[in-house]
Amino acid sequence: MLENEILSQLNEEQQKAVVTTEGPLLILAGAGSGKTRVLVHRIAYLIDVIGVSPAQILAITFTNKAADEMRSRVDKIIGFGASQIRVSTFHSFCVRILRRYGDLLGYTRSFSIYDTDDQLRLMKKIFKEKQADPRTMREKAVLARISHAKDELVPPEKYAVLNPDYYGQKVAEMYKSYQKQLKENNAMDFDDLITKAVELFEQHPDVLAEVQDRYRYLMVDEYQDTNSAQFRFVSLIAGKYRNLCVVGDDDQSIYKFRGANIRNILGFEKVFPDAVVVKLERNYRSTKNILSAANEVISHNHGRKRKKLWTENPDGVKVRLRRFANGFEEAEFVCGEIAEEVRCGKRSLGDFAILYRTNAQSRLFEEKMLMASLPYRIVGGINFYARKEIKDVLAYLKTIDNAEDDLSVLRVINVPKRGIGDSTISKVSDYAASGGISFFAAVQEAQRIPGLSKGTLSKLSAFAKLMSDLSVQAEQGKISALVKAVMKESGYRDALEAEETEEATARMENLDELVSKAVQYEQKAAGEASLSGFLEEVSLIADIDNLPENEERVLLMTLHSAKGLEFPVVYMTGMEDGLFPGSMSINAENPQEEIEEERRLCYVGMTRAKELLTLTCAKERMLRGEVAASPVSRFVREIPRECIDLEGGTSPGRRPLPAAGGRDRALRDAISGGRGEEETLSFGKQFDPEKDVRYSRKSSYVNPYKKTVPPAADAAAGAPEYRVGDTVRHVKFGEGTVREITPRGNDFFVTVDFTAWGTKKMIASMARLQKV
DNA sequence: CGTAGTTTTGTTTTT
DNA sequence: CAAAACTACG
Repeated sequence: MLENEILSQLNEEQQKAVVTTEGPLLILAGAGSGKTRVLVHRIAYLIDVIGVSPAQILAITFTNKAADEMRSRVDKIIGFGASQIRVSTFHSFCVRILRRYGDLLGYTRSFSIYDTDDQLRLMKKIFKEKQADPRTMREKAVLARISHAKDELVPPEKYAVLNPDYYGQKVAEMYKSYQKQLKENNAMDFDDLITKAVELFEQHPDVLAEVQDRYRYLMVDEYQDTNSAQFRFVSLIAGKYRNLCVVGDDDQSIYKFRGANIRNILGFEKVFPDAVVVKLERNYRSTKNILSAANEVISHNHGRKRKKLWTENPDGVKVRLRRFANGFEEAEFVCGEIAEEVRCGKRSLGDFAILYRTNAQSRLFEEKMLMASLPYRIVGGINFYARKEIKDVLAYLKTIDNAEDDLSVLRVINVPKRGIGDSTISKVSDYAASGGISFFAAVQEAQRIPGLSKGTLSKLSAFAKLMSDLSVQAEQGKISALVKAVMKESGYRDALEAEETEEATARMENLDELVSKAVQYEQKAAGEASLSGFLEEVSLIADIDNLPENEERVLLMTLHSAKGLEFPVVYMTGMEDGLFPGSMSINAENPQEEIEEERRLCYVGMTRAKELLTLTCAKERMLRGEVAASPVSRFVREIPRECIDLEGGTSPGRRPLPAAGGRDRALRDAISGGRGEEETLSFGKQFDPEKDVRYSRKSSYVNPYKKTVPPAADAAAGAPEYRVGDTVRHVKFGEGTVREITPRGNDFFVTVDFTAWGTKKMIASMARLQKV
């Protein structure tokens, strides 16, 4: 590509960012300002104009999705050698280095990667050993402290010095033991991946020099999310050639809880005084109305880089605010509106995103989507790889790959049940500890362990044989074959089959999916495929990474997951003080700081919307089992009145309530911090037997266990095969009698009387009713 | 040793 | 309201 070809598609600031190839560069890229475009074009410019070899370019992102997207966009504009460019996440890039040089730090090539679950199990073990009372000190809290220490590159000894108080000393002790055991298990946790890579560079200058010479041009995306360790890591690599380009937006820093250090971006120019700073403030994504509302909200934060986004886009529709009696009605409104817009052909399902603060909120929406037969996809929640059955099988694989990983061995030794119980395990454990060998090694020489009965002994040796047989398979066959063998030989699959429950069936389907993931991995990695590689991929995958592009489904996800994405229509739900901003941040010791982080999250959410942004909230909400009254979020109140549309009566929503004036007045009061007057103003119905029943009844939504999504409705909607008076069956509601069929566009409305659920009006093509 | 039933406990957000 | 931890029993 020629120089002017590359530059002609960019605005002035973007061009400056692209042509500044040497030395430190800070790109402050506002939401929707075309930052990925700049990075991609900058790579093209480096290669085609400056003549840099693709192999010398390293681009680091936080998610695999972002890495994949960058890679494919680079592929499109660079003819040749694009595959040589290293585009990777922090974590996988570090793993790559550690697999290669980890022996210098005392790890083998096949070290295990521990996720939060594994960490917790290890910490529980340590609590037992130290005889710490989990009531006075919580495992999770200790782990959080350790994680933060690692984010700041503070090792156990230094932690002890820095925290002389009693609690700090205790944590330091645990931290030390935790690191020791990780090492003994030949394992690293997520944070270690970064800190150990830094350690490697610092202790082995020759390795660092090699990496420095290999990657002469560095780019870091989402720079505002880096923690101190990651900053150190990047600075070390860029230390020699100093070609470090970082892209970020301090207003979108939302990962403080995971160690993100906002000083990295605010102080970049202090660390690199010769840094060139480019600001991208032109937004190409949202309408003026959406942008000015978002700008207004974020302007309530202090200590940010001065920046104001602008756009040439049309004014668009005002940001809408809707308040409901409770979460059910909120979900009903959102889903109803989406169904209506899709039905009349104005929008397609893929245009919509429903965002919320906490994963728990997804359930209400999920239920309503299911009822409306709207195809949807949920991002996040329980990660596929975090499911019990998957983790069990993975623990087998980890044991095969890394027999020193006691934690994994302990996880599987009695799963499925083999009659190896606690007392046996602790005897073997003691023996291993006294001999300084791994748990699995102790199992292998169980005959030397005193106090084990003959029966127990044979159970242990059967397990040892199983694992060694599987190890042989691992040497020879393909990964997918090994995964299958593990499920079969271990008896895991048979045990599930024997259960004959619906849940067990769902689990088996998940196991099948794991096998196909293994096949996918084999295809992707081709000759490079290895068991360690597969396990690594599995550990470092985020739910968002698997999101199919352009899928015709409504997307449901947390505000955090939505970062980096955009949608024509966005619903930000649960806009209530106590939920968003969360009570945790309101009641924190430094509420100011925490609420500013929540506000940034709000800003991130708002700037996801291209055309229409709707904020919704409920007056009361079920939270941790209790109903709580919820005032409208302070963030909503920060939006100037003229940017907001409060009335709802004329909207396509099918809600006839409330009486004129009621809602508007109530809403206005609520926004301006009304003194509860709105509680007496009737908002909607006071009592609805059907709703009340639903409120208390245990959710009849079956099987959220498996990631089930209703299949997309057939596009062509012919006349239904049923008539008024027929009995039909619905996936959720069961059987009912058809009362009415009315044509709408090239589709139909069907009203059905369900015995168990009452009368429902739905869209024929989506309800997929079966004539009985 | 294993299981079923009961009590306790905990609450963002995620690589 | 959930999941996890604990307890008592077969």
